Amino acid sequence: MDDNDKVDPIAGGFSSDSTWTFPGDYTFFGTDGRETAVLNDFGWNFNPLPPVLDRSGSDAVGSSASLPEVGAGAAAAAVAGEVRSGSVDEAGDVSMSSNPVVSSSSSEDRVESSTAVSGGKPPSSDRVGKVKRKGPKRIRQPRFAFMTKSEIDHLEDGYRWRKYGQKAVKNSPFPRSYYRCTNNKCTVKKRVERSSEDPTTVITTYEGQHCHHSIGFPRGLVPYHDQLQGASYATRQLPPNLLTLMNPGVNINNNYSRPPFHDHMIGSSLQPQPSNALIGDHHLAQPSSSQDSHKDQGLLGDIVSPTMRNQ
DNA sequence: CGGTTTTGACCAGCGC
DNA sequence: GCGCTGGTCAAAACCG
Ligand SMILES: [Zn+2]
Repeated sequence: MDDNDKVDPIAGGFSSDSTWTFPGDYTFFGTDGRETAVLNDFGWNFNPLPPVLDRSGSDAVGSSASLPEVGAGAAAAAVAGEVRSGSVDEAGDVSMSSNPVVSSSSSEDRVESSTAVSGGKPPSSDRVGKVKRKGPKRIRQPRFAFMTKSEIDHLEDGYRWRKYGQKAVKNSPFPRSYYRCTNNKCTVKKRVERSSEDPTTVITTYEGQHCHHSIGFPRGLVPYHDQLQGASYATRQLPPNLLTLMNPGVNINNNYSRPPFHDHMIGSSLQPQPSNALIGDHHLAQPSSSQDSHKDQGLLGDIVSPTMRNQ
């Protein structure tokens, strides 16, 4: 009933400015490609050409599979927008910021210590007792949040999503939508919500990696935008050696997937596991310049500053 | 007719 | 121990 009725202590969160900071210590390493690695690990290939893949021990998602690394993602990102520096914390948090011009950093994090593990339907008499409580606990995969400036809540990223829930966010008049990949075997989930202070900013949080190639996508930062109108991108994806997937034994040759860069990406963040309560989605934002000439229509745009957290 | 969205209810973790 | 919040499911409604 009353979801956003009462403001909780987290009030300082989003309502501070348009900038966010990281709670822990992050290591800045400029565009070394770490953030890219994370992106790649996530399945977002900014760069189709992987000349640099020499990551042996993937430490990104230490779950049960080695993530592939494409490397060079930063470059692509830079091309797409202006990714400049990235920060990674010991836990593996990677954050990228592009413009230091940000107004200031307000320490904030999305409080998400809770693990959202299960919680769906109860076998009660009313509801068909069908609670598929599969494992005792659900493993939360790293989350990758993208901040995009768009009026559209649902940005097309080339994948088909099915909305499975919507909840009101505390502190925000805007509700949060929960989407899940329509693929049967794909467990990727997506959360879309609007910033409470900046209704123009949409925060899309991806969780998990797709085990299948995306189907067609708008137009975004494709390195070879010369011919990506038809199925070119599909053909020119990255070599099979960089794509691996998070599933053991499953090797996808091409997973050209990219985040939903719509008009203007402000920031993104990736979170691996919530060990502490300070882990949440941190997004860096701040456009500085920018003339938004194009309007948001669901396509890739300029990335301002992506942030990711990965363990 | 199928798929998707909508909406309410419910669960599990965490806080207090 | 209770309450809160976030997260999920499932039935119905909606749409093509
Ligand atoms: Zn998928």
